[in-house]
Amino acid sequence: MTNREVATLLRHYADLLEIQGENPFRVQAYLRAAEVIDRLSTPVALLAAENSLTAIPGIGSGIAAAIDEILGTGRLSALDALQGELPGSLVTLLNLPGIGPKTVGRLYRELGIATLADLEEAALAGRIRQLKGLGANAEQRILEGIRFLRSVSRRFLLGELLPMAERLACQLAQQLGAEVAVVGSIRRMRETVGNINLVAGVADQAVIVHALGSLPEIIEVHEPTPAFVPALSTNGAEVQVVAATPERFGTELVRWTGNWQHVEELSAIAGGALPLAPTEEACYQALGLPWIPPELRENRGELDAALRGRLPQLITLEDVQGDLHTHTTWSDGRGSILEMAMAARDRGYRYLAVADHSAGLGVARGLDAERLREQWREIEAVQARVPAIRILRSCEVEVRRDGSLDLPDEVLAELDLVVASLHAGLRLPRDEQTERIIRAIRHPHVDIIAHPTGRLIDRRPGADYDWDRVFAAAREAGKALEINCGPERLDLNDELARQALDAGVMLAINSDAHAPDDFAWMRYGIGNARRAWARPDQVLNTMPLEALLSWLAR
DNA sequence: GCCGTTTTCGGCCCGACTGTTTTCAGTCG
Repeated sequence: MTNREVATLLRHYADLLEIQGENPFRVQAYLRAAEVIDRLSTPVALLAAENSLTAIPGIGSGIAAAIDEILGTGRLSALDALQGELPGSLVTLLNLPGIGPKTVGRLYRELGIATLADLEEAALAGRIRQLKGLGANAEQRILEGIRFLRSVSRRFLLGELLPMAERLACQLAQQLGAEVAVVGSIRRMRETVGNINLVAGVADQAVIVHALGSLPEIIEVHEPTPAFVPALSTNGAEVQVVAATPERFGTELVRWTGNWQHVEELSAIAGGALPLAPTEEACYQALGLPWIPPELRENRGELDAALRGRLPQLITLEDVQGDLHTHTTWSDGRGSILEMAMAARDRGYRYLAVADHSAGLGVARGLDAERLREQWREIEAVQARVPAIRILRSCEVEVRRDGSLDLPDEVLAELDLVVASLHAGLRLPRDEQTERIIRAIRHPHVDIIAHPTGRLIDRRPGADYDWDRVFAAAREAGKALEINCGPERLDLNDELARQALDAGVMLAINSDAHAPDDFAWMRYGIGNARRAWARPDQVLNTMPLEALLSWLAR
Protein backbone atom coordinates (compact mmCIF):
# COMPACT_ATOMS: atom_id res chain seq x y z
CA MET A 1 0.00 0.00 0.00
CA THR A 2 1.51 3.34 -1.02
CA ASN A 3 1.72 6.41 1.19
CA ARG A 4 -0.53 8.13 -1.28
CA GLU A 5 -3.19 5.42 -0.97
CA VAL A 6 -3.15 5.73 2.82
CA ALA A 7 -3.32 9.52 2.56
CA THR A 8 -6.16 9.30 0.05
CA LEU A 9 -8.27 7.17 2.40
CA LEU A 10 -7.65 9.57 5.31
CA ARG A 11 -8.51 12.54 3.13
CA HIS A 12 -11.66 10.84 1.90
CA TYR A 13 -12.70 10.19 5.47
CA ALA A 14 -12.00 13.80 6.47
CA ASP A 15 -14.05 15.11 3.55
CA LEU A 16 -17.04 12.95 4.45
CA LEU A 17 -16.75 13.97 8.11
CA GLU A 18 -16.81 17.58 7.03
CA ILE A 19 -19.87 17.11 4.81
CA GLN A 20 -21.52 15.45 7.77
CA GLY A 21 -20.84 18.59 9.81
CA GLU A 22 -18.25 17.09 12.14
CA ASN A 23 -16.03 19.27 14.35
CA PRO A 24 -13.82 21.17 11.89
CA PHE A 25 -10.70 20.65 13.98
CA ARG A 26 -11.13 16.93 13.89
CA VAL A 27 -11.53 17.16 10.12
CA GLN A 28 -8.43 19.32 9.99
CA ALA A 29 -6.47 16.74 11.98
CA TYR A 30 -7.19 14.02 9.40
CA LEU A 31 -6.35 16.33 6.53
CA ARG A 32 -3.07 17.37 8.15
CA ALA A 33 -2.16 13.74 8.76
CA ALA A 34 -2.90 12.90 5.10
CA GLU A 35 -0.77 15.83 3.99
CA VAL A 36 2.22 14.81 6.09
CA ILE A 37 2.01 11.18 4.94
CA ASP A 38 1.91 12.31 1.34
CA ARG A 39 5.16 14.18 1.88
CA LEU A 40 6.92 11.35 3.71
CA SER A 41 9.80 9.79 1.80
CA THR A 42 9.75 6.63 3.94
CA PRO A 43 6.96 4.11 3.38
CA VAL A 44 4.40 4.64 6.12
CA ALA A 45 4.19 0.84 6.45
CA LEU A 46 7.80 0.80 7.60
CA LEU A 47 7.09 3.33 10.36
CA ALA A 48 3.96 1.45 11.38
CA ALA A 49 5.98 -1.77 11.64
CA GLU A 50 8.34 -0.16 14.14
CA ASN A 51 5.50 1.58 16.01
CA SER A 52 6.86 5.05 15.36
CA LEU A 53 3.83 6.56 13.60
CA THR A 54 3.05 8.85 16.53
CA ALA A 55 6.52 10.36 16.23
CA ILE A 56 5.26 12.06 13.07
CA PRO A 57 3.93 15.54 13.88
CA GLY A 58 0.17 15.60 13.35
CA ILE A 59 -0.30 11.89 13.99
CA GLY A 60 -1.44 10.86 17.43
CA SER A 61 -2.80 7.64 18.84
CA GLY A 62 -6.17 7.91 17.06
CA ILE A 63 -4.90 8.39 13.55
CA ALA A 64 -2.04 5.94 14.11
CA ALA A 65 -4.65 3.29 14.89
CA ALA A 66 -6.54 4.23 11.72
CA ILE A 67 -3.36 3.90 9.66
CA ASP A 68 -2.60 0.53 11.23
CA GLU A 69 -6.06 -0.65 10.27
CA ILE A 70 -5.66 0.63 6.70
CA LEU A 71 -2.31 -1.09 6.31
CA GLY A 72 -3.59 -4.32 7.81
CA THR A 73 -6.95 -4.64 6.07
CA GLY A 74 -6.85 -2.13 3.23
CA ARG A 75 -9.98 -0.52 4.66
CA LEU A 76 -11.04 1.96 7.30
CA SER A 77 -14.10 0.66 9.14
CA ALA A 78 -15.06 4.15 10.35
CA LEU A 79 -15.10 5.27 6.71
CA ASP A 80 -17.17 2.27 5.67
CA ALA A 81 -19.67 3.07 8.41
CA LEU A 82 -19.89 6.71 7.36
CA GLN A 83 -20.41 5.73 3.75
CA GLY A 84 -23.55 3.93 4.87
CA GLU A 85 -25.04 7.37 5.56
CA LEU A 86 -23.34 9.52 2.93
CA PRO A 87 -22.33 8.30 -0.54
CA GLY A 88 -18.56 8.45 -1.00
CA SER A 89 -19.05 10.11 -4.38
CA LEU A 90 -20.04 13.34 -2.58
CA VAL A 91 -16.39 14.22 -2.00
CA THR A 92 -15.92 14.80 -5.74
CA LEU A 93 -18.37 17.69 -5.49
CA LEU A 94 -16.01 19.43 -3.04
CA ASN A 95 -13.55 20.01 -5.87
CA LEU A 96 -15.91 22.47 -7.49
CA PRO A 97 -14.79 26.06 -6.89
CA GLY A 98 -17.27 27.85 -4.68
CA ILE A 99 -18.88 24.65 -3.40
CA GLY A 100 -17.97 23.66 0.12
CA PRO A 101 -19.00 20.94 2.54
CA LYS A 102 -22.15 22.67 3.75
CA THR A 103 -23.51 23.07 0.27
CA VAL A 104 -22.61 19.51 -0.69
CA GLY A 105 -24.46 18.25 2.39
CA ARG A 106 -27.56 20.26 1.49
CA LEU A 107 -27.44 19.22 -2.16
CA TYR A 108 -27.55 15.62 -1.04
CA ARG A 109 -30.13 15.93 1.70
CA GLU A 110 -32.48 18.28 -0.10
CA LEU A 111 -32.08 17.25 -3.72
CA GLY A 112 -30.59 13.76 -3.50
CA ILE A 113 -27.54 14.83 -5.50
CA ALA A 114 -24.63 12.44 -4.98
CA THR A 115 -22.50 12.63 -8.13
CA LEU A 116 -21.17 15.20 -10.58
CA ALA A 117 -23.61 13.80 -13.14
CA ASP A 118 -26.56 14.29 -10.75
CA LEU A 119 -25.40 17.82 -10.09
CA GLU A 120 -24.98 18.67 -13.74
CA GLU A 121 -28.44 17.37 -14.52
CA ALA A 122 -30.00 19.35 -11.66
CA ALA A 123 -28.16 22.52 -12.66
CA LEU A 124 -29.25 22.17 -16.28
CA ALA A 125 -32.82 21.60 -15.16
CA GLY A 126 -32.70 24.73 -12.99
CA ARG A 127 -33.34 22.79 -9.80
CA ILE A 128 -30.35 24.16 -7.88
CA ARG A 129 -31.98 27.56 -7.54
CA GLN A 130 -34.70 25.99 -5.42
CA LEU A 131 -32.20 25.89 -2.59
CA LYS A 132 -32.15 28.93 -0.36
CA GLY A 133 -28.92 30.85 -0.86
CA LEU A 134 -28.26 29.49 -4.32
CA GLY A 135 -29.49 31.14 -7.50
CA ALA A 136 -29.15 31.11 -11.25
CA ASN A 137 -25.56 32.38 -10.99
CA ALA A 138 -24.65 29.48 -8.76
CA GLU A 139 -26.05 27.07 -11.34
CA GLN A 140 -23.93 28.68 -14.00
CA ARG A 141 -20.82 28.52 -11.82
CA ILE A 142 -21.44 24.88 -11.04
CA LEU A 143 -21.71 24.00 -14.72
CA GLU A 144 -18.47 25.87 -15.43
CA GLY A 145 -16.78 24.09 -12.54
CA ILE A 146 -17.89 20.69 -13.81
CA ARG A 147 -16.50 21.53 -17.24
CA PHE A 148 -13.17 22.53 -15.64
CA LEU A 149 -12.93 19.36 -13.56
CA ARG A 150 -13.61 17.20 -16.59
CA SER A 151 -10.91 19.00 -18.56
CA VAL A 152 -8.11 18.16 -16.12
CA SER A 153 -6.82 14.62 -15.92
CA ARG A 154 -5.25 13.82 -12.59
CA ARG A 155 -1.51 13.73 -12.92
CA PHE A 156 1.23 14.54 -10.46
CA LEU A 157 2.72 17.98 -10.05
CA LEU A 158 6.27 18.23 -11.34
CA GLY A 159 7.36 19.23 -7.83
CA GLU A 160 5.87 16.01 -6.43
CA LEU A 161 7.80 13.64 -8.69
CA LEU A 162 11.01 15.37 -9.76
CA PRO A 163 12.86 15.04 -6.42
CA MET A 164 11.90 11.37 -6.12
CA ALA A 165 12.88 10.69 -9.73
CA GLU A 166 16.33 12.11 -9.06
CA ARG A 167 16.75 10.12 -5.85
CA LEU A 168 15.73 6.92 -7.62
CA ALA A 169 18.09 7.60 -10.53
CA CYS A 170 20.96 8.24 -8.14
CA GLN A 171 20.34 5.16 -5.99
CA LEU A 172 19.79 2.97 -9.01
CA ALA A 173 23.02 4.19 -10.59
CA GLN A 174 24.88 3.20 -7.43
CA GLN A 175 23.28 -0.22 -7.32
CA LEU A 176 23.92 -0.90 -10.99
CA GLY A 177 27.29 0.78 -11.28
CA ALA A 178 25.97 2.34 -14.47
CA GLU A 179 24.61 5.64 -15.69
CA VAL A 180 20.91 6.23 -15.00
CA ALA A 181 19.09 9.25 -16.43
CA VAL A 182 15.71 10.81 -15.69
CA VAL A 183 13.74 11.14 -18.93
CA GLY A 184 10.11 11.67 -19.93
CA SER A 185 7.97 14.70 -19.15
CA ILE A 186 9.89 15.23 -15.90
CA ARG A 187 13.04 15.93 -17.91
CA ARG A 188 11.05 18.24 -20.17
CA MET A 189 9.89 19.99 -16.97
CA ARG A 190 6.22 19.82 -17.77
CA GLU A 191 4.08 21.33 -15.01
CA THR A 192 2.31 18.01 -14.48
CA VAL A 193 3.73 14.56 -15.09
CA GLY A 194 2.18 11.11 -15.30
CA ASN A 195 4.96 8.81 -14.13
CA ILE A 196 8.71 8.48 -13.59
CA ASN A 197 10.73 7.36 -16.62
CA LEU A 198 14.36 6.34 -16.23
CA VAL A 199 16.93 5.02 -18.71
CA ALA A 200 19.65 2.77 -17.25
CA GLY A 201 22.89 1.99 -19.07
CA VAL A 202 22.71 -1.78 -18.66
CA ALA A 203 21.86 -4.50 -21.16
CA ASP A 204 19.87 -6.78 -18.90
CA GLN A 205 16.42 -6.14 -17.40
CA ALA A 206 17.00 -8.76 -14.70
CA VAL A 207 19.63 -6.65 -12.93
CA ILE A 208 17.23 -3.70 -12.98
CA VAL A 209 14.50 -5.81 -11.40
CA HIS A 210 16.93 -6.87 -8.70
CA ALA A 211 18.29 -3.36 -8.05
CA LEU A 212 14.83 -1.73 -7.97
CA GLY A 213 13.69 -4.24 -5.40
CA SER A 214 16.29 -3.00 -2.93
CA LEU A 215 15.36 0.71 -3.10
CA PRO A 216 13.53 2.09 -0.04
CA GLU A 217 11.06 4.14 -2.06
CA ILE A 218 10.04 1.26 -4.34
CA ILE A 219 7.14 -0.74 -2.99
CA GLU A 220 6.88 -3.43 -5.62
CA VAL A 221 8.55 -4.35 -8.89
CA HIS A 222 6.31 -5.70 -11.64
CA GLU A 223 6.84 -8.18 -14.46
CA PRO A 224 9.06 -6.54 -17.11
CA THR A 225 7.49 -5.61 -20.45
CA PRO A 226 9.58 -5.81 -23.65
CA ALA A 227 10.18 -2.05 -23.32
CA PHE A 228 10.83 -1.43 -19.63
CA VAL A 229 10.69 -2.63 -16.03
CA PRO A 230 7.62 -1.21 -14.28
CA ALA A 231 7.52 -0.58 -10.53
CA LEU A 232 5.45 1.28 -7.96
CA SER A 233 6.87 4.03 -5.72
CA THR A 234 5.76 5.09 -2.24
CA ASN A 235 3.95 8.15 -3.56
CA GLY A 236 1.85 6.06 -5.91
CA ALA A 237 3.62 6.99 -9.13
CA GLU A 238 4.54 4.30 -11.61
CA VAL A 239 8.27 4.02 -12.31
CA GLN A 240 9.41 2.70 -15.69
CA VAL A 241 13.07 1.80 -16.15
CA VAL A 242 14.41 1.20 -19.66
CA ALA A 243 17.53 -0.94 -20.18
CA ALA A 244 19.84 0.55 -22.80
CA THR A 245 23.23 -0.75 -23.87
CA PRO A 246 25.97 1.93 -24.14
CA GLU A 247 25.90 2.06 -27.94
CA ARG A 248 22.22 3.00 -27.96
CA PHE A 249 22.06 4.97 -24.70
CA GLY A 250 21.69 8.33 -26.48
CA THR A 251 18.98 6.99 -28.75
CA GLU A 252 16.94 5.77 -25.81
CA LEU A 253 17.38 9.09 -24.02
CA VAL A 254 15.92 10.88 -27.03
CA ARG A 255 13.12 8.35 -27.50
CA TRP A 256 12.04 8.30 -23.86
CA THR A 257 12.44 12.00 -23.24
CA GLY A 258 9.87 12.69 -25.96
CA ASN A 259 7.53 14.22 -26.49
CA TRP A 260 6.27 11.67 -28.94
CA GLN A 261 5.52 14.23 -31.65
CA HIS A 262 9.06 15.55 -31.41
CA VAL A 263 10.41 11.99 -31.66
CA GLU A 264 8.09 11.25 -34.55
CA GLU A 265 9.37 14.28 -36.45
CA LEU A 266 12.95 13.18 -35.77
CA SER A 267 12.15 9.68 -37.02
CA ALA A 268 10.65 11.17 -40.16
CA ILE A 269 13.89 13.06 -40.81
CA ALA A 270 15.79 9.80 -40.28
CA GLY A 271 13.49 8.09 -42.74
CA GLY A 272 12.35 5.50 -40.21
CA ALA A 273 13.86 4.74 -36.83
CA LEU A 274 16.06 7.02 -34.72
CA PRO A 275 19.78 6.56 -35.45
CA LEU A 276 21.73 4.44 -32.96
CA ALA A 277 23.98 6.64 -30.87
CA PRO A 278 25.77 6.47 -27.51
CA THR A 279 24.90 10.09 -26.65
CA GLU A 280 22.04 12.45 -27.41
CA GLU A 281 24.40 14.85 -29.15
CA ALA A 282 25.49 12.08 -31.51
CA CYS A 283 21.89 11.09 -32.16
CA TYR A 284 20.88 14.63 -33.14
CA GLN A 285 24.11 15.09 -35.06
CA ALA A 286 23.39 11.99 -37.16
CA LEU A 287 20.19 13.79 -38.19
CA GLY A 288 22.07 16.95 -39.10
CA LEU A 289 20.78 18.78 -36.03
CA PRO A 290 22.31 20.46 -33.00
CA TRP A 291 21.36 19.04 -29.60
CA ILE A 292 17.97 20.41 -28.56
CA PRO A 293 17.32 21.14 -24.87
CA PRO A 294 14.64 18.79 -23.46
CA GLU A 295 12.37 21.66 -22.41
CA LEU A 296 12.00 22.64 -26.07
CA ARG A 297 11.05 19.18 -27.30
CA GLU A 298 7.35 19.84 -27.58
CA ASN A 299 6.91 20.16 -31.33
CA ARG A 300 6.48 23.90 -30.98
CA GLY A 301 8.87 24.88 -33.73
CA GLU A 302 12.10 23.64 -32.13
CA LEU A 303 13.11 21.49 -35.12
CA ASP A 304 12.65 24.36 -37.51
CA ALA A 305 14.68 26.63 -35.23
CA ALA A 306 17.38 23.96 -34.88
CA LEU A 307 17.63 23.49 -38.66
CA ARG A 308 18.07 27.24 -39.11
CA GLY A 309 20.58 27.50 -36.28
CA ARG A 310 18.10 29.67 -34.38
CA LEU A 311 17.75 27.78 -31.12
CA PRO A 312 17.57 30.28 -28.26
CA GLN A 313 20.35 30.58 -25.67
CA LEU A 314 18.07 29.44 -22.85
CA ILE A 315 18.20 30.82 -19.33
CA THR A 316 19.73 28.49 -16.72
CA LEU A 317 19.53 28.27 -12.95
CA GLU A 318 23.05 29.72 -12.77
CA ASP A 319 21.87 32.92 -14.46
CA VAL A 320 19.62 33.77 -11.51
CA GLN A 321 21.12 36.53 -9.37
CA GLY A 322 18.39 36.84 -6.78
CA ASP A 323 14.80 36.28 -5.74
CA LEU A 324 12.31 39.13 -5.88
CA HIS A 325 9.28 37.64 -4.13
CA THR A 326 9.72 35.94 -0.76
CA HIS A 327 7.97 35.90 2.62
CA THR A 328 9.06 35.84 6.24
CA THR A 329 7.53 35.30 9.66
CA TRP A 330 6.38 38.93 9.46
CA SER A 331 3.41 37.64 7.46
CA ASP A 332 2.71 34.00 6.61
CA GLY A 333 6.27 32.79 6.08
CA ARG A 334 8.01 30.28 8.33
CA GLY A 335 11.51 31.71 8.20
CA SER A 336 12.82 34.91 9.80
CA ILE A 337 14.37 37.63 7.66
CA LEU A 338 17.78 36.45 8.86
CA GLU A 339 17.11 32.82 8.00
CA MET A 340 15.80 33.70 4.58
CA ALA A 341 18.68 36.06 3.87
CA MET A 342 21.27 33.46 4.85
CA ALA A 343 19.56 30.78 2.76
CA ALA A 344 19.48 33.11 -0.25
CA ARG A 345 23.13 34.02 0.28
CA ASP A 346 24.05 30.34 0.49
CA ARG A 347 22.43 29.80 -2.90
CA GLY A 348 24.83 32.39 -4.26
CA TYR A 349 22.23 35.11 -4.71
CA ARG A 350 23.27 38.77 -4.76
CA TYR A 351 19.92 40.16 -3.73
CA LEU A 352 16.69 39.17 -2.02
CA ALA A 353 13.39 41.05 -1.91
CA VAL A 354 11.48 40.61 1.35
CA ALA A 355 7.94 40.89 0.03
CA ASP A 356 5.51 40.05 2.79
CA HIS A 357 1.78 40.43 2.26
CA SER A 358 -0.01 43.73 2.75
CA ALA A 359 -2.78 44.10 5.30
CA GLY A 360 -5.52 43.37 2.75
CA LEU A 361 -4.62 39.71 3.00
CA GLY A 362 -5.69 39.42 6.62
CA VAL A 363 -5.36 35.65 6.73
CA ALA A 364 -1.67 35.92 6.04
CA ARG A 365 -1.23 38.51 8.81
CA GLY A 366 -0.49 41.08 6.14
CA LEU A 367 1.43 44.21 7.10
CA ASP A 368 0.04 47.71 7.32
CA ALA A 369 2.21 50.80 6.89
CA GLU A 370 3.16 50.85 10.54
CA ARG A 371 4.33 47.24 10.77
CA LEU A 372 6.05 47.63 7.42
CA ARG A 373 8.16 50.42 8.90
CA GLU A 374 9.00 48.25 11.88
CA GLN A 375 10.05 45.52 9.45
CA TRP A 376 12.44 47.92 7.73
CA ARG A 377 14.33 48.34 10.98
CA GLU A 378 14.81 44.59 11.21
CA ILE A 379 15.84 44.43 7.56
CA GLU A 380 18.48 47.03 8.30
CA ALA A 381 19.78 45.01 11.23
CA VAL A 382 19.89 41.79 9.24
CA GLN A 383 21.54 43.58 6.34
CA ALA A 384 24.41 44.49 8.65
CA ARG A 385 24.82 40.84 9.63
CA VAL A 386 24.59 39.44 6.08
CA PRO A 387 26.48 41.94 3.97
CA ALA A 388 27.10 39.52 1.10
CA ILE A 389 23.54 39.86 -0.10
CA ARG A 390 21.50 43.00 -0.67
CA ILE A 391 18.14 42.81 1.08
CA LEU A 392 15.50 44.83 -0.70
CA ARG A 393 12.54 46.36 1.07
CA SER A 394 9.52 45.06 -0.74
CA CYS A 395 5.89 44.09 -0.25
CA GLU A 396 3.44 41.83 -2.03
CA VAL A 397 0.67 44.37 -2.11
CA GLU A 398 -2.95 43.38 -2.74
CA VAL A 399 -4.61 44.58 -5.90
CA ARG A 400 -8.13 45.46 -4.82
CA ARG A 401 -11.18 44.74 -6.93
CA ASP A 402 -11.01 48.10 -8.60
CA GLY A 403 -7.32 47.76 -9.43
CA SER A 404 -6.15 50.13 -6.71
CA LEU A 405 -3.47 49.06 -4.25
CA ASP A 406 -3.71 48.21 -0.62
CA LEU A 407 -1.06 50.63 0.67
CA PRO A 408 -0.82 54.41 0.32
CA ASP A 409 1.47 55.76 -2.39
CA GLU A 410 3.80 57.45 0.09
CA VAL A 411 4.53 54.09 1.70
CA LEU A 412 5.01 52.36 -1.65
CA ALA A 413 7.43 55.13 -2.60
CA GLU A 414 9.71 54.13 0.25
CA LEU A 415 9.96 50.53 -0.92
CA ASP A 416 12.85 49.37 -3.11
CA LEU A 417 10.53 47.15 -5.09
CA VAL A 418 6.76 46.68 -5.26
CA VAL A 419 5.23 43.33 -6.12
CA ALA A 420 1.49 43.48 -6.80
CA SER A 421 -0.85 40.51 -6.90
CA LEU A 422 -4.46 39.49 -6.52
CA HIS A 423 -5.70 36.78 -4.22
CA ALA A 424 -9.43 37.48 -4.20
CA GLY A 425 -11.95 38.22 -6.90
CA LEU A 426 -10.37 35.83 -9.38
CA ARG A 427 -13.68 35.30 -11.14
CA LEU A 428 -14.40 38.80 -12.36
CA PRO A 429 -15.56 39.02 -15.98
CA ARG A 430 -12.76 39.35 -18.51
CA ASP A 431 -13.20 43.05 -19.25
CA GLU A 432 -13.36 44.05 -15.61
CA GLN A 433 -10.44 41.79 -14.68
CA THR A 434 -8.36 43.19 -17.53
CA GLU A 435 -9.06 46.76 -16.44
CA ARG A 436 -8.20 45.83 -12.88
CA ILE A 437 -4.79 44.33 -13.66
CA ILE A 438 -3.90 47.03 -16.18
CA ARG A 439 -4.59 49.67 -13.57
CA ALA A 440 -2.18 47.87 -11.24
CA ILE A 441 0.40 47.51 -14.01
CA ARG A 442 0.25 51.23 -14.74
CA HIS A 443 0.55 52.22 -11.10
CA PRO A 444 3.82 54.16 -11.02
CA HIS A 445 5.24 52.32 -8.02
CA VAL A 446 4.48 48.78 -9.16
CA ASP A 447 7.43 46.80 -10.55
CA ILE A 448 6.25 43.20 -10.81
CA ILE A 449 2.85 41.51 -11.14
CA ALA A 450 3.12 38.27 -9.18
CA HIS A 451 1.36 35.02 -10.14
CA PRO A 452 -0.67 36.95 -12.69
CA THR A 453 -3.59 34.53 -13.08
CA GLY A 454 -3.77 33.09 -9.56
CA ARG A 455 -4.44 29.64 -10.97
CA LEU A 456 -3.67 26.48 -8.99
CA ILE A 457 -2.73 23.63 -11.29
CA ASP A 458 -5.63 21.21 -11.81
CA ARG A 459 -7.47 22.78 -8.90
CA ARG A 460 -8.51 26.27 -9.84
CA PRO A 461 -8.56 28.08 -13.15
CA GLY A 462 -7.00 31.51 -12.95
CA ALA A 463 -8.25 34.98 -13.74
CA ASP A 464 -9.47 35.58 -17.26
CA TYR A 465 -7.78 38.46 -19.09
CA ASP A 466 -7.53 39.92 -22.54
CA TRP A 467 -3.87 38.94 -22.68
CA ASP A 468 -2.99 41.09 -25.68
CA ARG A 469 -4.00 44.16 -23.68
CA VAL A 470 -2.26 42.97 -20.51
CA PHE A 471 1.00 42.24 -22.35
CA ALA A 472 0.83 45.55 -24.21
CA ALA A 473 0.28 47.44 -20.96
CA ALA A 474 3.18 45.66 -19.26
CA ARG A 475 5.54 46.32 -22.14
CA GLU A 476 4.56 49.99 -22.41
CA ALA A 477 4.84 50.56 -18.67
CA GLY A 478 8.08 48.58 -18.52
CA LYS A 479 6.77 46.26 -15.81
CA ALA A 480 7.71 42.62 -15.30
CA LEU A 481 5.28 39.73 -15.15
CA GLU A 482 6.18 36.89 -12.82
CA ILE A 483 6.73 33.24 -13.38
CA ASN A 484 5.88 32.07 -9.90
CA CYS A 485 7.95 28.96 -9.14
CA GLY A 486 5.56 27.37 -6.64
CA PRO A 487 4.97 23.81 -7.91
CA GLU A 488 1.22 24.21 -7.73
CA ARG A 489 1.21 27.65 -9.30
CA LEU A 490 3.78 27.89 -12.11
CA ASP A 491 2.04 31.08 -13.09
CA LEU A 492 2.51 32.38 -15.80
CA ASN A 493 2.48 28.96 -17.43
CA ASP A 494 4.88 28.10 -20.26
CA GLU A 495 2.57 29.12 -23.11
CA LEU A 496 1.54 32.46 -21.62
CA ALA A 497 5.15 33.20 -20.68
CA ARG A 498 6.19 32.59 -24.27
CA GLN A 499 3.46 34.90 -25.53
CA ALA A 500 4.57 37.53 -23.03
CA LEU A 501 8.17 37.28 -24.24
CA ASP A 502 7.03 37.48 -27.87
CA ALA A 503 5.13 40.64 -26.92
CA GLY A 504 8.34 42.12 -25.52
CA VAL A 505 7.42 41.81 -21.85
CA MET A 506 10.11 41.35 -19.19
CA LEU A 507 9.67 38.35 -16.89
CA ALA A 508 10.70 37.87 -13.26
CA ILE A 509 11.15 34.31 -11.98
CA ASN A 510 10.45 34.19 -8.27
CA SER A 511 10.14 31.38 -5.75
CA ASP A 512 7.47 33.02 -3.56
CA ALA A 513 9.38 31.16 -0.82
CA HIS A 514 7.59 30.95 2.52
CA ALA A 515 10.49 29.03 4.12
CA PRO A 516 14.22 28.66 3.41
CA ASP A 517 13.71 25.29 1.70
CA ASP A 518 11.31 26.84 -0.79
CA PHE A 519 14.16 28.61 -2.58
CA ALA A 520 14.70 25.23 -4.24
CA TRP A 521 11.50 25.84 -6.22
CA MET A 522 13.46 28.18 -8.44
CA ARG A 523 14.35 25.28 -10.71
CA TYR A 524 10.69 24.66 -11.55
CA GLY A 525 10.24 28.27 -12.61
CA ILE A 526 13.44 28.11 -14.64
CA GLY A 527 12.20 24.92 -16.29
CA ASN A 528 8.96 26.70 -17.11
CA ALA A 529 10.84 29.69 -18.51
CA ARG A 530 13.00 27.42 -20.66
CA ARG A 531 9.82 25.82 -21.98
CA ALA A 532 8.82 29.38 -22.89
CA TRP A 533 12.11 29.79 -24.82
CA ALA A 534 13.31 32.48 -22.38
CA ARG A 535 16.81 33.92 -22.65
CA PRO A 536 18.57 35.35 -19.58
CA ASP A 537 18.36 38.90 -20.90
CA GLN A 538 14.55 38.67 -20.86
CA VAL A 539 14.42 37.97 -17.13
CA LEU A 540 14.68 40.73 -14.55
CA ASN A 541 16.40 38.74 -11.81
CA THR A 542 19.32 37.68 -13.97
CA MET A 543 20.53 41.27 -13.74
CA PRO A 544 23.54 42.01 -11.58
CA LEU A 545 22.64 44.03 -8.47
CA GLU A 546 23.73 47.39 -9.88
CA ALA A 547 21.72 46.91 -13.07
CA LEU A 548 18.69 45.85 -11.08
CA LEU A 549 18.94 48.92 -8.86
CA SER A 550 19.09 51.25 -11.84
CA TRP A 551 16.16 49.39 -13.43
CA LEU A 552 14.20 49.95 -10.22
CA ALA A 553 15.14 53.63 -10.22
CA ARG A 554 14.02 54.00 -13.85
C1' DG B 1 -8.02 14.43 16.61
C1' DC B 2 -3.61 16.70 18.01
C1' DC B 3 -0.78 19.15 21.05
C1' DG B 4 2.01 21.39 25.22
C1' DT B 5 9.26 26.13 27.69
C1' DT B 6 2.61 29.22 30.56
C1' DT B 7 -1.50 24.05 29.34
C1' DT B 8 -3.24 16.75 29.96
C1' DC B 9 -7.74 20.95 28.95
C1' DG B 10 -8.82 24.10 25.85
C1' DG B 11 -7.26 25.79 22.16
C1' DC B 12 -6.73 24.93 17.13
C1' DC B 13 -6.22 30.89 11.37
C1' DC B 14 -9.72 34.13 11.10
C1' DG B 15 -11.27 38.00 8.30
C1' DA B 16 -12.71 39.43 3.51
C1' DC B 17 -15.42 38.36 -0.15
C1' DT B 18 -19.38 36.42 -2.64
C1' DG B 19 -23.86 35.70 -3.96
C1' DT B 20 -27.96 36.20 -2.56
C1' DT B 21 -30.84 38.35 0.17
C1' DT B 22 -32.42 42.33 2.69
C1' DT B 23 -28.76 40.76 7.31
C1' DC B 24 -25.81 36.59 6.45
C1' DA B 25 -24.01 31.79 5.79
C1' DG B 26 -20.64 29.68 3.30
C1' DT B 27 -16.33 29.70 0.96
C1' DC B 28 -11.66 30.73 0.51
C1' DG B 29 -7.02 31.97 1.15
